[in-house]
Amino acid sequence: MVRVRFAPSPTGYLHIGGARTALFNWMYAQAQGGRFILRIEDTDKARSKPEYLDEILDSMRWLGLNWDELYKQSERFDLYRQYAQKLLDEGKAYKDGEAVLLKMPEKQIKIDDLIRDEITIDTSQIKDQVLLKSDGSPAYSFACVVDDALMQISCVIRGEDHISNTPKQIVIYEALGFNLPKFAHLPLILDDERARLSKRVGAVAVSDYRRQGFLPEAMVNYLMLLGWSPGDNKEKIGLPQAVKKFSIKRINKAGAVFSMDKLKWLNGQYIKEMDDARLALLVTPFLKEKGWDPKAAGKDLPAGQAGLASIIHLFKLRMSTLADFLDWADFIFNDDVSYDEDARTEHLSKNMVREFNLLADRLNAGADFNATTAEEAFRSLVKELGIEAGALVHPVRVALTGRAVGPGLFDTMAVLGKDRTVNRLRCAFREVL
RNA sequence: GGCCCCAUCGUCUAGCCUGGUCAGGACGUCUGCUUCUCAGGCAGAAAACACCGGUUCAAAUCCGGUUGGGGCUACCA
Repeated sequence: MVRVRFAPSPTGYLHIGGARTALFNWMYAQAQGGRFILRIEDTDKARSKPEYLDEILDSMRWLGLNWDELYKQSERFDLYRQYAQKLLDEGKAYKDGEAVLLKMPEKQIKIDDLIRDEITIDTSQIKDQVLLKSDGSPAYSFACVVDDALMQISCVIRGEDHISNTPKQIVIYEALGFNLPKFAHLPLILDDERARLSKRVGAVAVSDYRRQGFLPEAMVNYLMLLGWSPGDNKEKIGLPQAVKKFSIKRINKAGAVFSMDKLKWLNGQYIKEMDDARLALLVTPFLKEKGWDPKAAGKDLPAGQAGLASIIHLFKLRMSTLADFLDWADFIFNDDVSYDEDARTEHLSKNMVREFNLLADRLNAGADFNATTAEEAFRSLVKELGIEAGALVHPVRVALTGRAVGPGLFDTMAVLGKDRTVNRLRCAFREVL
């Protein structure tokens, strides 16, 4: 029975490196029909915080990495003390003050790593290891070995930064008479400088990405591609498919640089393919946080199309994160339109009061107001005035949205509704006059 | 410093195990087409086997070394 574990320490938020380690463990368990265990390594009472634990659990759930068993090391101190006493009794460990240290035997340790093959280390490089600290709490390696053995972990999959801990731990396994698990050391996720990803380069917590509007499926998809590939030139791959193709042997040895560009692209792919209604649901919390009323959105649209989903449909192809919607749709939720200076200079510096008023009159006069009727009114006016459509389209877009870029002009008008469209056209040059 | 790990386009990678295809795909970049703008879509371009030596008829692929990068070196996990 395959049993793997992810063992975060609640001394900080769930890091994307940690999330990827959890993901590979999870995928391996799924692929092998095994169990995925979550073990909270909260032996450092001073640094462990309940809010970090909540955040880690929350992020794990958000990513869809459900666990089969959950343990906390802080509830197992008796166990560690018991095994330390055993080593003391057998003369394999000794006391130094209140602390218990393991005697390091002189020997060659061979790690059989699933990803890197054999790694050999001479223990003469390693000091005697602290098993129990002076305050009675277990040291990391000791608690880790006792737990991995007792929890019958069959394969320890963790970051490459743990390679040098492995020989120390193997010595502990041997001293305790436990069977060794298999080991697999994952390459690290690197920053632009090829150093281990750290806070100074921006967001590292899974919750940060969630807040920025990344989708869990995109996050998981991107993370699994860092150091692993399904091997079929597919970039977009869901968890079930990935599990089918997953193999530890195919994990790379070299570190992988994190690319925000590719993550955004992938997230955009998921957004693009998601249906409007579901997207509307996901965007809603972002609107609320901004103080915008999701129900007010698109109320001016023709019956049947009214609602947030129709608006999202307009911006979907332009969004790479859920939060991008906020920038695009600002002009819909705010009547006090903020103008992009460059756009204004380029498209509204020429006085077009006459054209704008004529257009406003035509739009106002029509019985039905929707994208089609707005376009008909617009086209016929442009024809009568004998000007290029573009000469009026761009200024009008800036007047309505504050920006020179955006969805089709007539869809934009429909979303705003007749009254607001007409109003903004009439007010556009007010400051100038 | 010592020990350990690693090395294909700028980035993520396929290919390496079982030497022999113009070294394939994706992100990003650039160009063209579509178009009221942007985005999207479509078509295309530039872009890599770190270096040296060995084995071999033949090396990205096997071996050794060099260089470069990373990790660890806590009574933190």
